[in-house]
Amino acid sequence: MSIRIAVIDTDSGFVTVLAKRAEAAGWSLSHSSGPVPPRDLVALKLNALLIDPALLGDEAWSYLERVASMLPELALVVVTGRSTVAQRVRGLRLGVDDWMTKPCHPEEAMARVEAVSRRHTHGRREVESAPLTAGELEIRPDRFQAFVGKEPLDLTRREFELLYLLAEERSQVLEREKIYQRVWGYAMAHGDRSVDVFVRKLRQKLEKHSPSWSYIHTHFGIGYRFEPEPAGIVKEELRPAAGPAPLEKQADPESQSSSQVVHKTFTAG
Amino acid sequence: MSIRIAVIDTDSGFVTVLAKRAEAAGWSLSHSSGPVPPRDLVALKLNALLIDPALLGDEAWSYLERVASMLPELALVVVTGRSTVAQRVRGLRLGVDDWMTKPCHPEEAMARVEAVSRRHTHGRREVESAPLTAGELEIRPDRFQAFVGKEPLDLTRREFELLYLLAEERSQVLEREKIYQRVWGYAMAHGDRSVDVFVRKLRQKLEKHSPSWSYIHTHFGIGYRFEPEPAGIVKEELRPAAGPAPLEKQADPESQSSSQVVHKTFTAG
DNA sequence: GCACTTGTGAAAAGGCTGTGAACGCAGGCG
DNA sequence: CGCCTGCGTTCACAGCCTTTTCACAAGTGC
Repeated sequence: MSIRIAVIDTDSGFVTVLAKRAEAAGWSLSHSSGPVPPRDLVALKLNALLIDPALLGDEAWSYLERVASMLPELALVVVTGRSTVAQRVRGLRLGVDDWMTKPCHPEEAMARVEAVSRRHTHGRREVESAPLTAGELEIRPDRFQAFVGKEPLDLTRREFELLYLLAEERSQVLEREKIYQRVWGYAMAHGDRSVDVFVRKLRQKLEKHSPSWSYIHTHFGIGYRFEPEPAGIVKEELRPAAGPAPLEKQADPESQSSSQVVHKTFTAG
Repeated sequence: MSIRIAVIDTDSGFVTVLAKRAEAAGWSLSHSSGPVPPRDLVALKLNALLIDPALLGDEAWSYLERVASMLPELALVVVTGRSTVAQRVRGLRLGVDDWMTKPCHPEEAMARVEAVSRRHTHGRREVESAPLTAGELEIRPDRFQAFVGKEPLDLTRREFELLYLLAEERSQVLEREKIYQRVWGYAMAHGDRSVDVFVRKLRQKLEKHSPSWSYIHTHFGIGYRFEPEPAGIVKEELRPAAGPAPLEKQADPESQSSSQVVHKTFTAG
């Protein structure tokens, strides 16, 4: 499995030598002599970013901070000339993952990038191809699709990834920010409603194919939780009058007619 | 959230200085002058392990490799004297996460340990997900909710956070200002009664689901204290007449009827 | 008894989510 | 080349839930 890195540096000697080794190792390397907007970095799907903050001038710290906060999953490595302990500490605390001093041996740079990106992918995608089952649902990563019986839900890529993430963390409450971070790959902007919109789309498709189950539960002020539950398990207290509801009727399709679906909201839970 | 580290090194000067800073930062640090079997490391539940391989002699590489492969979730940091590029590369490829050269500033060592362990916990489950138990109560941060048996208390986000804070500091008296500061995140305005109101809501929900226990105690003029206590341990002096209350009746739902709940108040000491 | 603190219920304010629809962008197709 | 279609994003708004605020009752300490 190869590593994708980008180098932001004006030191052509260093870059050239590194590029040579990177190619030999089968890595993909892109290079820039000036700052790259974090948004564009997303598209590159990098494992690591090497950067010499010297060329950023006054913007250096803020740029590093921006990159680190927007792309927490990206390994951020500084390679620069002389620096003080205070600078290194500041950088590392800010989100930089490793700080190397030039001149530095390209092989060591490679090894450090490996070490830093190893941590990443470690916990991540590995068991990914295992299908999940939840209620009537079967989620198959190999098809990027979910099924009820043999009927596909016709999920788009994002819809699938959201559903898969939620299902993977079954019965955990996931905060919107975390969800966004893990599905979209970068930090959620304040006021972004994308997660909500996709949850709605998912719920529509789930409801359509598996109307007697509810899967995604809202936790007000926090986020969402995935938990397949047969519909109709409404608490007795909330029922009009009747004594303890007879267990014989488990689901009550009538009460949840097609016209209006009500999603039970869990407070803070 | 504090970090747990262990240092394997014979350089007492370095260890001492580091231990001092670690303590100041609220980290927990254990120290050894010789190799520690990987098995024992597991029990320490470390975030990171600092090690000077010099003291391991010929065993150094194999030991590092063993630790790295047996505890892939542990951040492994080498801090040692002079080394060659080849050694550093070998170590990093072997599973070492960072390699520092002595003499090295303890602050930088701390920052590097932080950086390395940040990567870890990042993708992995947050440390804060450890559930708390108190009386009949189970507080589960992963669900932002508290349970009695399997019944959720239906706490809102703030209610949960307040309860969690109190429970975390069990049997400590917390001042209103401190509580507000930690739950709301900013300083409490003079005359703000929010904390009181939320305590009432919590007490209502606790009372409803776990009527035979009392959890939140008022300290007049100060604040609140969390301490699960079985109900019915009312001081004899306060009882009308009867001698020592027979233990047979632990709770007396009638005397604490729904209309009026009495909270015992502790006076400022 | 007086000054102050805390408990309580309810109203007001504020914020969050569900929802439908418009917008922009890209790829496919005529 | 332009149109169409599918997808992701953004917006506005309604409705509901939560939080804050307020006034008053009850309790505490001097």
